[in-house]
Amino acid sequence: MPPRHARSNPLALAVLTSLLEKPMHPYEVAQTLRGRAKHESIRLNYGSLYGVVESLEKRQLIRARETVRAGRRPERTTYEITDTGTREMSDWLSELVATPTKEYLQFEAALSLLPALPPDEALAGLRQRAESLVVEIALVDGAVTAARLRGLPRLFALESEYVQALRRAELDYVERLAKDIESGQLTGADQWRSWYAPGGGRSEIDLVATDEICAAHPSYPQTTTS
Amino acid sequence: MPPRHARSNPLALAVLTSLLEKPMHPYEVAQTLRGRAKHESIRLNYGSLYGVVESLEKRQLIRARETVRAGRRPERTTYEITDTGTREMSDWLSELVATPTKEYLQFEAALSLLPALPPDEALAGLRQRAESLVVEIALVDGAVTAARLRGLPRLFALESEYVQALRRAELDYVERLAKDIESGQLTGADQWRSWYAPGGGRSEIDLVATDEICAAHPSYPQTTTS
DNA sequence: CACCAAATACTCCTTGACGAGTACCACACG
DNA sequence: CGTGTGGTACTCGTCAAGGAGTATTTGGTG
Repeated sequence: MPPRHARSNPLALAVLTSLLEKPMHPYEVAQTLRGRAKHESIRLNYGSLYGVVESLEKRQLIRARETVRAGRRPERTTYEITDTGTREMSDWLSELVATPTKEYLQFEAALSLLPALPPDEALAGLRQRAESLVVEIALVDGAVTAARLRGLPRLFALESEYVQALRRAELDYVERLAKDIESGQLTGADQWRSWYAPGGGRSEIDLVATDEICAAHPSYPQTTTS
Repeated sequence: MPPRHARSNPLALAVLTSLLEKPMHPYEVAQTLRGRAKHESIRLNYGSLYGVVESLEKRQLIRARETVRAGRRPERTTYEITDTGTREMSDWLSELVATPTKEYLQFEAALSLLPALPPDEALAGLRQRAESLVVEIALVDGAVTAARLRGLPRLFALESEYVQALRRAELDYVERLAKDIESGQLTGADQWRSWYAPGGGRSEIDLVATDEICAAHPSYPQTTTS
C-alpha cells in the first residue's frame, strides 16, 4: 500500500529508470536525464531531485550504496535500485501508459473564461496563437528530422512526435474557432458581442441563466479516484 | 512589476472574472465556478481558494468590501474587483489565449521512458489506453450534445470541444504507434526487443550511445523565459 | 601564473497546493 | 422532539516544488 500521492511526480519514475541502467549519485542522474533531453518532457531541477531521491529511499525503492569523497569535493552518495523499486517502476510506467489522466491545461482554462474578453480581443489572441503554433510546429519538426538524420532511432523521439500531434490538433482547433467567431457561426456569439457593445451594459442575467445548464457538463470518470 | 509567478495559478484568474460580474465572498465564487463546471478545466479546492484570494488582495487586484456576520455563522468577507484587477485580468487572459505554454503531460513522460518497459507490455498498455480513450471521447461527446440540446450555447462549451480535439489526436497517435511497434515499423524496436530477449542482457552501450544525439533535441523557445 | 568563467554536487528557504477538519445551521424523518 | 444528513463558510497543518545560494574544482586565457 504505497501512498497514492507517491505516484504524482514523474521525476521519481525517471530516477528509477535511470538507476535501472546502473547505480549513480543524484547529480549524475540529472546529467544523464539532461543528456537525453528528458527535461523537455519531465520537470527536473536540483531542488526537487534530492527530495525525490530521499523519498524513494524512504520507500525502499532505492538504496544508498556508498558515500565517496573525491578530493575535497562534497561527498557523493551513490544509489542503486532495489527489487521492489524495479517492480514499482514497471507497474507505475505501465499504468502511466495504459490509463489517460485528466490534465489541467492553461489554454483549456483560457477557453473556459473566454467570454470575459471582448470578442475582438479574443479573436486577435486566437490568431496570434495560431501563428505561434505554426512556428513552433515547424521548429520542432526541423529538430526532430535533424536528430533522425543524425541517427537517433524513432524510439527515442516518441514524446516529441506525440506533442507535435497534439499541437497540430490544437492549431486546427484554434483556426476553426477563429473562423467560427468571425463568421458568426458560434452559437452565443451574438449575446457575447452585445455585452461589450457600446452602451450595452453587461446584463448578468444571460450568464447566470446558463448556470444550471452548464452543470450538465461532462462528469466523466475521474482517473484520480481510481 | 507584478511578480511573474503571480500568473501561475489560473484559479486567481477565474476569481477575477467572477468578481467582474458582481462582488462576492470566496465561497460564493466557488459555488459560481462549480455551478458553471469551471472546476473541470481549472483546479479548484477550498484549500487553495482562500490563499489565492488573500494574495489577490495583497496585490490590490481585489478589495474587501464588507464583513458580514449573518446569524451566528462564521463571518463572510465580500470582495470586489479593482480597476487594476480588471486590467490585470484582461491582460492575463489575453496572454493565456495568445501564447502557447509548455505543459508537462503525464503521457509525454511515459512515452519518453517507454524503452524501460518490455515491448510487449508497452504494446499492451497502449492498446488499453486506446480503448479508454474511445470510451472517454464517447462519454464527453454525449454530455456535450446533451448540454447543447438543453440550450447551452456553444460559447460555453469551448473547453470541452478543445479537450475533445486533443483526445482524438491522442487516440489517433496511440493507435498508429501501436501498429508501428507491432509491425516492426518503429526504428529502434529491434534493439528494444533484444534488450528484453531471454538471455540478452541489456547492453547499456546502446542507450549511452544515443546520449549525444538526444542532446540535439528540440530546444524550442521557452515560453517561461519570455 | 593570476584570474575568471563554468562545471560539480549539493543545501536551504520560501511559497504555495491540498486534504482534512471544524463549527454552525436548516431541514427532513421517524 | 431527538437525530441525522447535507449544506455553509471557512481554517489549519503538512508536505512538496522550485529558485536561489554555496563552496569547491577544473579549464582556459591574457
